[in-house]
Amino acid sequence: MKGSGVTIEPNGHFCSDCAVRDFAVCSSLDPAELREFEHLGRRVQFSSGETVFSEEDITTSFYNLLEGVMRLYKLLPDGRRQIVGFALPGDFLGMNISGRHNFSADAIGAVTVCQFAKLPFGRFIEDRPHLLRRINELAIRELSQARDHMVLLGRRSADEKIAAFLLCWRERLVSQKGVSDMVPLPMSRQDIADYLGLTIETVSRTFTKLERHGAIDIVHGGINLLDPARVEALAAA
Amino acid sequence: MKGSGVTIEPNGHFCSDCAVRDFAVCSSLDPAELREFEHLGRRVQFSSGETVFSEEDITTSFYNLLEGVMRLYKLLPDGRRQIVGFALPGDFLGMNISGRHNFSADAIGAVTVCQFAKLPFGRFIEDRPHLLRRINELAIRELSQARDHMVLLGRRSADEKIAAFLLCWRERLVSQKGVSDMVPLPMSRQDIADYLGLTIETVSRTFTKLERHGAIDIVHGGINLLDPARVEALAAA
DNA sequence: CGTAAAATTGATATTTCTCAATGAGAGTGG
DNA sequence: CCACTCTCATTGAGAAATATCAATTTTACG
Repeated sequence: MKGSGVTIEPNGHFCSDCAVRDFAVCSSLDPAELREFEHLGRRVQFSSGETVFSEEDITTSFYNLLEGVMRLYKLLPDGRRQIVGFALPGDFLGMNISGRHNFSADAIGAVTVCQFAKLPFGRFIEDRPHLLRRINELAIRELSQARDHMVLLGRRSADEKIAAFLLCWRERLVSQKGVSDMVPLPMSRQDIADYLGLTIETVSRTFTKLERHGAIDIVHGGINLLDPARVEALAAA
Repeated sequence: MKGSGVTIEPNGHFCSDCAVRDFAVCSSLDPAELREFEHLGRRVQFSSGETVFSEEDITTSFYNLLEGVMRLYKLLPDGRRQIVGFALPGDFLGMNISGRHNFSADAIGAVTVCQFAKLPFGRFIEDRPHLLRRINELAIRELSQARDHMVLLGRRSADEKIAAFLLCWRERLVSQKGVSDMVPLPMSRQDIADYLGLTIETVSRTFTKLERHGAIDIVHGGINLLDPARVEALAAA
């Protein structure tokens, strides 16, 4: 589903009371800078399934995810899909070298982003090394996550992939919703399969298996970790 | 094999005639900066199989690879290994958020690195945003490569993995040795297997299959691409 | 409610792995 | 210089994991 998103009326939105203010890329800006920065971004909403940008599109904007979840993925010519990550509020998207996006991004459920036109954003960074440093920090963190995910994709069994995914996703949600054994899974089974390098059937069977073994409870819209220690053991570190 | 490497006598080495001067991280420095920079790095050699740094080690240095090839990898507790990349001259290693390396790095054959102590290097960057920008550029490029590799690991068959690997490795060597259908493979079959998420037997069998089909020729220390177009077709984009 | 999409489950097929044996090349010491 | 040994690579046979195909079941949504 390709849609262009809906720009929200600009009034009434201030960076200073933005939900992701403290951990997004803009956390490196001081109040004065923030007021200037405010004019660069505009809030745009996307509804479930809409594509925010596509691989190979020329990059015209960067995006700061404010609300919701996005799937970031690459397609092979024959349609096989690999989800390279899920984005959560505070994630910064769109950096690249080639001038083109190197993956596609869809909204999973309703999404709000703060969109920055590439050129003014680039100019703003120009003489603000602390912002650049912050962007670099985020890139390096992502790189580390990407490497962890390579280990999962290349060297873990289906059971381990599922267990590790549940724990890792739970961990990422801590900063959003606090610690909990209830792990909401807004993405579809197919999304999970394409993230873990499995088929939808294997994902489903593995969830069922974990449930039968009493490690988890499959609930509407997510998973309840009945025995987190057991799931951790299954994840093999 | 863990070894500490051998520092070469500092005389006689100038950044200005460094082999990787034009495409490494230091390409962003002007001649005056370069003279200052020169004092920060020291050349260190490692012999085949030596470990330059290990995952979870506290990061005390950054490394600029000058000569040779390195394997970058992560281990699971039970010994399974995933190679997350091969480093070539000009690659910059050691950036991280946590203060610890997030992968290990071994020399494949003899290796020379330019080693920078973390603190002085950090101070040098401090007021040189162009160097930071260059580092950021390298990180973003690596991130893009990492995502491509996720697609390979998660969604490609053994045949496609091998074909894609040969082409991708050849492509990376272009900047070192120019275009050629002869693709040197300094790493072992086990390394290739651990990079592609396969076993050594599958790698071996797949090479043999490609050779029987006339697509490649297995030669000592590498592969000869007899029919590059065919290999490209096998790689499925 | 009724229809479509998503998820689950089962039966079977295929790929890749595992285990085991053999072969080839590099370095060593007699 | 040659046998020896060690490591690495190749090959084969059988096993295991996961994919594929097909049928339900469940959930979502108009």
